[in-house]
Amino acid sequence: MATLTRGELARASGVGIEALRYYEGRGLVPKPARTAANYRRYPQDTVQRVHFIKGAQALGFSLEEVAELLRLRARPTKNCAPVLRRAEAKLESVEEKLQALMAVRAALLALVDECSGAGPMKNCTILEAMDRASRGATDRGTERWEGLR
Amino acid sequence: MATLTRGELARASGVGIEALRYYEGRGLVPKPARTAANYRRYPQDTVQRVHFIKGAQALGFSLEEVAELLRLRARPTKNCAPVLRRAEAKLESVEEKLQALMAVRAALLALVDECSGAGPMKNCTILEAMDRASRGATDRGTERWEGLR
DNA sequence: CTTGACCCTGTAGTTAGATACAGGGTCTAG
DNA sequence: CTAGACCCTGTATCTAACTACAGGGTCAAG
Repeated sequence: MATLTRGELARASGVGIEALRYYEGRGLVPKPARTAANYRRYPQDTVQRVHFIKGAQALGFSLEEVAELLRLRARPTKNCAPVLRRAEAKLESVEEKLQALMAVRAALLALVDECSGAGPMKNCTILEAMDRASRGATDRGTERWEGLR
Repeated sequence: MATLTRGELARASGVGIEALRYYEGRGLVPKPARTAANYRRYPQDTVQRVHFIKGAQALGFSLEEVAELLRLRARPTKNCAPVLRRAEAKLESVEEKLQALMAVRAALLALVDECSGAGPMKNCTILEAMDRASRGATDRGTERWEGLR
């Protein structure tokens, strides 16, 4: 058979069967042909397309952004500079998240180092640091940390 | 006045007024006394408690985990080892997220370096890498990246 | 011809951490 | 006494990327 059912495509591309319907709704996978009984029949190359989606996601692109990349990819003779631009922008946002996470790591490391774990709760330097943290080394940490998503 | 209204507490502690009701529902802030007109009256030290919540959040603790820390803190004569354990565990999970993010950064960096942006879309090495990414250097990247939250 | 695996649609639920709104009551300055 | 600022509750909405479910139809083996 040259075509795949939804379940076959799910198995072949390693995603959940429901995710495929979701991708179709989001326009990430083109609406496939249907059989007389209204079953989806996917062409083989849809496997590759789903791989692309997972690959771009693994690089930190949201499905919205993946859709944009797919639109760019759809015009193969155009220059690929827009793709490069998006990759650079994503790299930059990843760098920012790294900075934020490293600040958190540094703060946690300092606290863990400083606390013996032997004293009573009321003298705990870790708890004290949390009390102070609204204005501290990891300031606006919440904002930055939230930004990690 | 020795007590604060909800709006005053929100301003004093730098959170949204609705967040306070949310925290109360989650048990992070104790239910305050009420006036005859059913208005909340917070004792001054609630400001400190909200600071603690924001501080712990900034270090990467979820509200669920913050609640646990608050329960630990509530018994001031007990040993603070459990707090240290939780900080160490959080540090470890932050390290893992860092590893994942650094792998993503490395992959993006390699792609951005390799692509001139001058060629046509159909030869784009970035797009090709995404096609291959279900089994690549950033493998199971989705899982790891999702894990960043 | 029945059983079980698969497929269809539409809708609702999940996670986390809030934020927003509707429809009321209260309080205070002028 | 009234305008506007504040407070109350309960419920809905948001983001992202799915996942689950109900209630039905289809198909292939035995």
